[in-house]
Amino acid sequence: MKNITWDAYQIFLAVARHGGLTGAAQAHALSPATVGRRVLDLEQGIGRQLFVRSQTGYRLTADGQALFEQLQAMDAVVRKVDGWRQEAHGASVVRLMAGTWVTWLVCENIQAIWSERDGFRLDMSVSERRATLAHRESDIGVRAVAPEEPHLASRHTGDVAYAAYRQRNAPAGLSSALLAVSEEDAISPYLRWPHEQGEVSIAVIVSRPRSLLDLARAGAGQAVLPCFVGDLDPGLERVGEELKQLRHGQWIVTNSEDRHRREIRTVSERLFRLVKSHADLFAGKRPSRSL
Amino acid sequence: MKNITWDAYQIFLAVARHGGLTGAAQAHALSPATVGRRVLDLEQGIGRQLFVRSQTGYRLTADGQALFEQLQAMDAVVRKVDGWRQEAHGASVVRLMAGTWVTWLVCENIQAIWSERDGFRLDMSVSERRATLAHRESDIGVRAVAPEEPHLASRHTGDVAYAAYRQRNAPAGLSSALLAVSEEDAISPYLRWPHEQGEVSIAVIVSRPRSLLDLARAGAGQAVLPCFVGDLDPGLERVGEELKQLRHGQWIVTNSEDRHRREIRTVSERLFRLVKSHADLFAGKRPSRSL
DNA sequence: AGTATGTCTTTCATTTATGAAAAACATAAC
DNA sequence: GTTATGTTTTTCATAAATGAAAGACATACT
Repeated sequence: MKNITWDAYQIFLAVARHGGLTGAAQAHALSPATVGRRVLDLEQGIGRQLFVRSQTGYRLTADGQALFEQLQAMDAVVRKVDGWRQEAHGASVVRLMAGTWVTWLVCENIQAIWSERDGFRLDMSVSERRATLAHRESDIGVRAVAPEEPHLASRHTGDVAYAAYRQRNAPAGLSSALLAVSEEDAISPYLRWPHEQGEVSIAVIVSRPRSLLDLARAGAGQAVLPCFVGDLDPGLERVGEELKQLRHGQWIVTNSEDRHRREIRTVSERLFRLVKSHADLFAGKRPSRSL
Repeated sequence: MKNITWDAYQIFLAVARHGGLTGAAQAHALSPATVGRRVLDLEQGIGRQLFVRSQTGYRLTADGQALFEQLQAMDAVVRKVDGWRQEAHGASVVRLMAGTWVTWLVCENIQAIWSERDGFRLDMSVSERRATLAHRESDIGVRAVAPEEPHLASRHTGDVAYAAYRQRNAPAGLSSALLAVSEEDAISPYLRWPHEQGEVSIAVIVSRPRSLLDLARAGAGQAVLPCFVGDLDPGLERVGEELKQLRHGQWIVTNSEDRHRREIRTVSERLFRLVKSHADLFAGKRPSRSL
């Protein structure tokens, strides 16, 4: 019986979990080619077929399923060891500051930003006003303006577009009134906009922008939202065209002192990739509603 | 936190077990150079020193010990998977876990438990503590207490008695000091007993109970041993009567999931008969010295 | 029907890991 | 003391594993 190295099991588990080579490869910072070869070697070593291959991915055979279940226990041990490892590291924290909607996007895609395996905690906080990275209150910020401060490093992620949204297939005669955030909380231009449309009445006023989404979905009226939020929500539809005057750029900003810290680089890079992968949605190009 | 590949743990385990690079390297068909580098990488990745290096070998640090113990469970899973792998080749594995002395008895009477004609392999491992039986993943265990776990089936085999033994016909004035296992390894009551006899001095301390027998036979002092061990050894004789406070029952335990497997039933039954046939010896009734 | 997207697989240059041998070093034996 | 043995560590040429890119092939979308 051939000797099988343990990382073969590790890779097998990843493929089984992700249902394919590409996902598993990304998760382990390997190429699909390598993962495919390793799985092949494992099957060869065990002498049974573990997966049925198709163009759409890998699916477990009965034998594969049996192995998969046994290896769960192995993974559990590793998770426990990971916990033990973190004890020493003093469990560092990465503080991420962003607006309501980027925070929302991150929460919806948290697995793309952070996993339990990471050796750090994620501390997300919402701030509508310009993120105050200056005083090192957060490690990574998302901003609507390019930073002038010399000690801040930034990466441009593209544009953010806005439009008005209302409940999809709303009954005729549904309120066309606007939903708004109270004037003293309306700092960003898109939140001030409803207050500047003199002739249209404002139906409901809330203190948190997040509530606008819930209200619009419930049919309370029209809300101005970033397109990547509105277009992603199957319960909403646009009213009119993009509000071009609200469009702005977006930057991911890090304090250049701490930028070298590995976990900060990691989160920053993942965040960048996440936003980039939604770039079209951010820019208001019409929806592909796959989240 | 760096990602650590599982084979790093595998290599760590090998080094810890063999106490050095060369042994571990041979066991895994690697070169000492490679093993050394991998261990270095692992320590780097974990951020703690795992071994103290010397020209004579590698010894675990406290951190290393902690990791070592956690990884035992990982190794257990692999052994189980190995068993599963062999099923394909027709040859399955029966894993038997028992204490030092039952294991010894089985080894002395291996032909009563297993022969080459049997279509399975026997995987025996020694464990003094009871708790490990649960996650060490063995098929058959021998315990000193009746299991409470509902998924374990058990058969009572009788009582086990203990007494002190020394070299037979020892020269007068031979050391009457006690032989003991180091206190941190002394889990079972009979191993703790020497440490609890305040007035008598302990002559030699070893880490493995098995060594007690060799020491006593060599005339190093008195050792507390199960009667079925001491009475069976022609080179030993009892000192005093049975130590009644150490007497306990004994159960053969099988996981009720796998209990139906034929080879497990077979081994379990043979083991039961073997122990039963030595029942008088186990119980401390005076020796019939036929092995 | 045709296009686009996402997957796996293959190929080949490159990077990485590895082993053999020598060196350095303790310990044990004499 | 001195030698011998067994260990770890270093060095460097070699072998093995890897990734990037291109190809092949289904599936989903328009």
